[in-house]
Amino acid sequence: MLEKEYYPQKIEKKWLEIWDNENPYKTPNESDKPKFYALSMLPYPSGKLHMGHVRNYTITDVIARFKRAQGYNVLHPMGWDSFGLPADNAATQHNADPKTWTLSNISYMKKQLKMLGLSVDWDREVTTCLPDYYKWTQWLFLQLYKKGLAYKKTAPVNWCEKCATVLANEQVIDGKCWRCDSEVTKKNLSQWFFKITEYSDELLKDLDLLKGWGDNVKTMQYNWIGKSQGSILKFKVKEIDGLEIPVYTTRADTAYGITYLVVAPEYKDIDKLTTPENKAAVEQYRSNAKKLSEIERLSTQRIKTGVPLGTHIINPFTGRVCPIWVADYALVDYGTGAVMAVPYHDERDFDFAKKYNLPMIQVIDGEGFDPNKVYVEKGKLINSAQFDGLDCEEAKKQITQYAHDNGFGEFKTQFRLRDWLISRQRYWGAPIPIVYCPNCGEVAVDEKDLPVLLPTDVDFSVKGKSPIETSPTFRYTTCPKCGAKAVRDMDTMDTFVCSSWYYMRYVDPKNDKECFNRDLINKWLPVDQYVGGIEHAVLHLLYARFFTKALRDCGLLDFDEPFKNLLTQGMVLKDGSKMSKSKGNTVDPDDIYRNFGADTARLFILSDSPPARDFDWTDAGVEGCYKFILRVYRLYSKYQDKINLNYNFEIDKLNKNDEDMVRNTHIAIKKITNDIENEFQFNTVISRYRELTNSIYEYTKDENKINYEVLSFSLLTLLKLISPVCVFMAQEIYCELGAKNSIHLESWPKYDEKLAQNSAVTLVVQVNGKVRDKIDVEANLDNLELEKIAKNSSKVQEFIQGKTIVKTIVVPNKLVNIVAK
RNA sequence: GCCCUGGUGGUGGAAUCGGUAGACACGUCGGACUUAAAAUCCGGUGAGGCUAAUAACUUCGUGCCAGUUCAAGUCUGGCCCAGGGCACCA
Repeated sequence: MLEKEYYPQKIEKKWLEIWDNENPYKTPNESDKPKFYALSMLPYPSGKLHMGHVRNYTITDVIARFKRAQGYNVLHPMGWDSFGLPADNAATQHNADPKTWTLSNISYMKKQLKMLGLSVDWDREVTTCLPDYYKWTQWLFLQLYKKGLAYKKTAPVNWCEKCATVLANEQVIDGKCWRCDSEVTKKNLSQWFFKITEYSDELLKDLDLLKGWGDNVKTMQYNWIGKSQGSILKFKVKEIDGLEIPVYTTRADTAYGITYLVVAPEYKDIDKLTTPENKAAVEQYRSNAKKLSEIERLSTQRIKTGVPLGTHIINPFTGRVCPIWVADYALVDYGTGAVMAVPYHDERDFDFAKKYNLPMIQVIDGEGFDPNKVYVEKGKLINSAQFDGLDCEEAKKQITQYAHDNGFGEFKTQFRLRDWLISRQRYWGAPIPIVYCPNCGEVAVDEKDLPVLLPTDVDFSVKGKSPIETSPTFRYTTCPKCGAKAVRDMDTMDTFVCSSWYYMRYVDPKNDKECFNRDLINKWLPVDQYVGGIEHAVLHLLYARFFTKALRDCGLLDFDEPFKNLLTQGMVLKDGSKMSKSKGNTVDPDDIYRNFGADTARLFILSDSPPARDFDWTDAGVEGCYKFILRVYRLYSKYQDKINLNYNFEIDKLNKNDEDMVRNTHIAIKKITNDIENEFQFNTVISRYRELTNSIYEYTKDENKINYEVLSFSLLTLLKLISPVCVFMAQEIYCELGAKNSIHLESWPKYDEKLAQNSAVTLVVQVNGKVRDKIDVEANLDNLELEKIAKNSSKVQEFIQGKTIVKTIVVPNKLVNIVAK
């Protein structure tokens, strides 16, 4: 029996216990059904769930339930991205053990996730910080290492003082650390990199294959990879025989306008290029440049500085002798680290030339050229010998070709993307499985010796170095090759390495022989629907794509892209601004569960905005959803004795009132199904729930007119339609109505196209495009009849009086427009 | 500067193909029920004009300006604003 009023807390508790024991969403790897892989970005176990999590996991869960009802074998797993800095910090601050801290957070958050009613197969749970997972992270590192995709080099790297570790380029946002927001400086260190640049072209090209990704994410990756087509031109140094300076340029067409050359302060040949007279000034300039942080370098954007080296290059096109300068507007790690300067046709060169009184030569002519201003537009070449008169684009080709033919140039494609720096000077991560042997040098740990376990005998209270270095046991080992005494690499891997392949482990999470079974991974992947935050557009989503391609080339899998469809959900705001602890406008999911139940939380978080847009959390909105749930429930508790699970009626024998109820139900099925299939518009789905509920209330207004077979059909259909969202209430009602199965295992309702429309429609009658009358007519009348009805309208008559009808447009079931002059 | 996304009532938002702009809610106003309140149920609610307040009628209205069309929130061109990304990238 259903109680008169609904008590979500009581009912949700009951079903949670049952589901906890049964794991009803256990997914078999073998099935006759087609597969569907629904994936949420796995959470970092920070301590408590926040509303962003609730939104993310609710969206994926509803998709998973919908697909399950449509007959798919749905994989909907969950795991923990559980290595990472906050655990290290917690350990340092409270002298706690990062593992204990992390695992206790996981256990609390797992409980919160379960309370949300997710249809997750918990038997496939993956925890990246446990040895049975990071063993395979290390193993995959070794595969990339063997393939030459992991390498160590000394380079100026991004350093965050507060986090006491290096950062990947993707983790530096506006010159600041992505995690703690403090300033990033450069440090020269020997570090491990993954050769993501090897895949620059493919990562860029395959964006086109990702039809199920939003343009925003694709453009961000496109910009980040930053492909540019240009030329390398080489310049002989006048003073030093045999020394050449290559430059990268996208404006080879302006080669005749070069008046000086600029090299970056870190340029490799800079010492050779500096004459004794200029040495002091150059040294001074370089050491100043070194001190600048990324932010300062950005802030000096408009005031360009530099000093001459005293040497010159000869422009091979013109024979002109041009001075070489050092200036920090040239970047050492882009192109060749040297830039040819054409002041009239490049803004930066123009500013610099003006400041230091360097000569300018105009080589492009076009409308609006002003000798006092920079001219970056395209035009026709002048002062360029045999290339005069050419268009810029054609000139680029011909000039580069000419340089090529004469041995001082070539075409060159350049990318902005840099290799992925993966070493971290932190404890709580997967140790890098490499040892250093005095005889053999850098040696990979033998695969059979994996995992390289994190040491536990460490001191977290030390400052200024990684706690891992305090372990008396970890450092020393023997060389896998020669058996000599060797030392381990003391760094751990960036957590983004762990999260680059977790979605692969879900297909085979308990496999202790291999990281995943090849047949299983080819069967389940790519992920059919991935859901997560936009903040990972160039971090996780780029790394995961790289990993997939790299593992494919290691022969571990046979697909090119990991995520077929991507839904990036918007942020959860509170009263118009981002939820944050400092603002004190956070909402605790526990409070919502306690006061309204998880169904209300799920319903509300889907209701007010489409998934991709930001969502504003309001207390009034939550209450509105709670009231709606109670309103729905009351219908079932009122009519529970009348509801027939095996309802039966013949549509032809129904009266109009009953037929309309049936039609409204079919319309709801159709619209809800379409709304979910079309971009997951859950906000309109929920509107349809309300519309159908309202129309059932309307139908039951007069008790004497109710056909209980029809009512049963409508109520049972509504229940199934609402079940992916209000999972507990739907289950409770269906069970109490006497159904044997769980409603979550029932199939999705089907609609009849003929019944999924109203029996009567409102015909809009326009005269000259303005609405003049609205007439209720039977559906599906033919055009001639509609035209006749329209012309008979007295209001229409008024407007066409004394005019001639030029044309009549009829849109079936909708509108007639009479054009009269 | 370049790129992406968006701009619709007091608010969140809706509107397959170009075809009733504002679905469904929130808020608000009113009514029923109640001794009263809460809850619930029912109804009004884009702006202006005309009316006596209503009904009826009518004009305007989807960031701005043009255009295409019988018909534009939707298509085309130009602009403005907001959010996000990239940026001394040669």
